[in-house]
Amino acid sequence: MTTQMNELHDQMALISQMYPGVYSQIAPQQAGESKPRRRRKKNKGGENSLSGAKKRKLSQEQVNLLELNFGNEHKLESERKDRLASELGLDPRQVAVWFQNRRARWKNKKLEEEYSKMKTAHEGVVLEKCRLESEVLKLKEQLCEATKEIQRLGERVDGVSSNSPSSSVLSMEAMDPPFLGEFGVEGYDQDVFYIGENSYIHGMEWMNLYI
DNA sequence: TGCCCTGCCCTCTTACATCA
DNA sequence: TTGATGTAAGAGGGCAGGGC
Repeated sequence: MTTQMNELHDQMALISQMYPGVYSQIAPQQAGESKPRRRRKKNKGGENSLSGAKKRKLSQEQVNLLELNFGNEHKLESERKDRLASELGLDPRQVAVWFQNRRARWKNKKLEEEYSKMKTAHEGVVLEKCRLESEVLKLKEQLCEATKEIQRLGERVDGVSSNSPSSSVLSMEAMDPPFLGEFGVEGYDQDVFYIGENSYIHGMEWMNLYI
C-alpha cells in the first residue's frame, strides 16, 4: 500500500468513527473498489438456517415480552439475554438479533420524529420572519407619512411665524402627541404574507418586490 | 507493548411472510 | 399473481477487554 493510500484509509477510518451513519452510506462505492461486500447466497431450506427450519415469525407473546424488555432497557447484557431466551424458548442469538433490529427500528423512528419536529420549527420561524418583515414595511410607510406631515406643518409654521411672535408655541403644538398615536405598533394586521420555505430573500431585498 | 481472540454492536443486505 | 412492506437473520467491519 502506498503512503497516500494509507493516509486515505486513515481518513476514512476517522470519518467512520465521527460519522458512522454517513460513512456507511457513502463508503460502499469506494470500499467496493478494493473489497466488494460479500453477498449471502440463497439458502432454500438450507442446512445452516435454524437447523433447516423455515423462518420463523416470532409469536405475539414472544414479541410482547421482548418489547417489554426493550422498553425497560435498550441494551442487552448477556445475563438478561440468556434469561429472556430461556423464558421465550428462543436461542440467545435470536434474542440478540431481535434487540439489534429493534434498536435499528427505534433509531429510524427517532430520526423521523426529529426531522418532523425540526421541519415544524423551521416553518414557524419562516412564518415569523415574514410577519416581522411585513411589520417593518408597515412601519417604514408610517415613518414616511409622518415625515411628510412634519414637513407640511413646518412649512405652515414658517408662514405663520412671519406674522406672529408666538410661533414657538405653535411649533411646539405642532409636535404634540397627535402623531404618537399613528406610530403605535400594536394592532398590526394579521394579513401576513407567506413566502415558500425555500424562497429565501435576504435583508430588505424582498421589499423591492412590492415597490 | 503488541498481537490475537472473543464477544458485542452497528449498518447494510437478503430472504421470507404477509397483505392489499 | 404481484408488488409493497415488515422483519428475522446473515455478513462485514469496528471496538473493547482479556490472555499471552
